[in-house]
Amino acid sequence: MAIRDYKDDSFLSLLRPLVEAYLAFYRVGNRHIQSLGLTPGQFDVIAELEGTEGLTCAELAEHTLTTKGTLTGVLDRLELKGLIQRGDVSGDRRATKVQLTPKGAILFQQVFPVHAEYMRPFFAQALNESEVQVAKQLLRRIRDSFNDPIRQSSIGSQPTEYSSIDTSTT
Amino acid sequence: MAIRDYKDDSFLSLLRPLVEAYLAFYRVGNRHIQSLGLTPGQFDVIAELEGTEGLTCAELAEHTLTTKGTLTGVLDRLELKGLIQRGDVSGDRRATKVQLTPKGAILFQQVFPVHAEYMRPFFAQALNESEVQVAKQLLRRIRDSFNDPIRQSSIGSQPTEYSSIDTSTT
DNA sequence: TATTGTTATACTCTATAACTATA
DNA sequence: TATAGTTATAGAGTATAACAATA
Repeated sequence: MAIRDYKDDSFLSLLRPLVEAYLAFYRVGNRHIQSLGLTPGQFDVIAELEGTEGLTCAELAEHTLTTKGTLTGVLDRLELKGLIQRGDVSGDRRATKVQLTPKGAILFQQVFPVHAEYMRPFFAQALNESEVQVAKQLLRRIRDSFNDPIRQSSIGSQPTEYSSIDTSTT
Repeated sequence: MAIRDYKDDSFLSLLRPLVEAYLAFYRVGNRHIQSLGLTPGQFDVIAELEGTEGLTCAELAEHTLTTKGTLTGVLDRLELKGLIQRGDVSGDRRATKVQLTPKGAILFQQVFPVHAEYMRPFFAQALNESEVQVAKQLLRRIRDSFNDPIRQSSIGSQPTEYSSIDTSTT
């Protein structure tokens, strides 16, 4: 498998701008979320729950891209803060339904618009209306391409020519 | 400050596609980096050091968006793996110059093209050449807007109408 | 047997602040 | 006094695997 000169590869040259745009955005937004006493992971869970009747842990784990084990800890902390509650699922006694409490719902409804309003000028300064439409479309295609499970499995099955290099500690 | 209906705000509707595109990309790339025995933070440091004569800890911390304290731990682990080395800076005996070892340089030179080649089809599947050029330009403008320190300080100085909600544990 | 969620372990990152050795 | 890097601490996310209850 011949490896091209990646510096001249127009597709790969998109990698850095994508990372940089996201990280610049993330850094600003994260600072704001932290000032609310939440972590990004906790905010994610609340945002996913908002507008639903409740989700199971399995559904939440899938949406927030974490494992069940990690999620348990995040939910514990949110429950301690009184922002979510765990309940039964009728029909499956193994499952747990996670819902926002009234306090959690109010928090999101107050916080998200403020957060959105906080972020808006950054986007408005960067792009005009029609450019936003273009950007959205292109970003969605990038997302869909990386979320395509067929491509992932076929590409992912060619590992490690570099495995001659040992990065382990011992 | 009147808060618009954010669901109809075309600027804010860009927020979700940006996050989703990045996360989809990140998830795929991260899985690949992990298979090399590195964490994202460690890979970042190596990528920053590549092609330099060495950077100080302060420079590295700035580039990788972490604090000095966090960086020390990351560097310790990379040093254990023999991928970086710490040396003196002539002229300032407080400072430390961090460099890739030959092993680290070889790792990057082997790993990055493979990593890039691994990622390329995902982008190529999503966009054609001219769309890539457009996307790059728009993403750079988003990045620059969020990195603009003037805007950040003026915007950031309007905090917490939502601070009536207490998210603390005790 | 398979699935749901929790628990346990071990590691990494994070923010913050105190500390040292220089400057 | 200020800066460069380390150390210390406490919290939070991560991957993995074992586990109990249920399906």
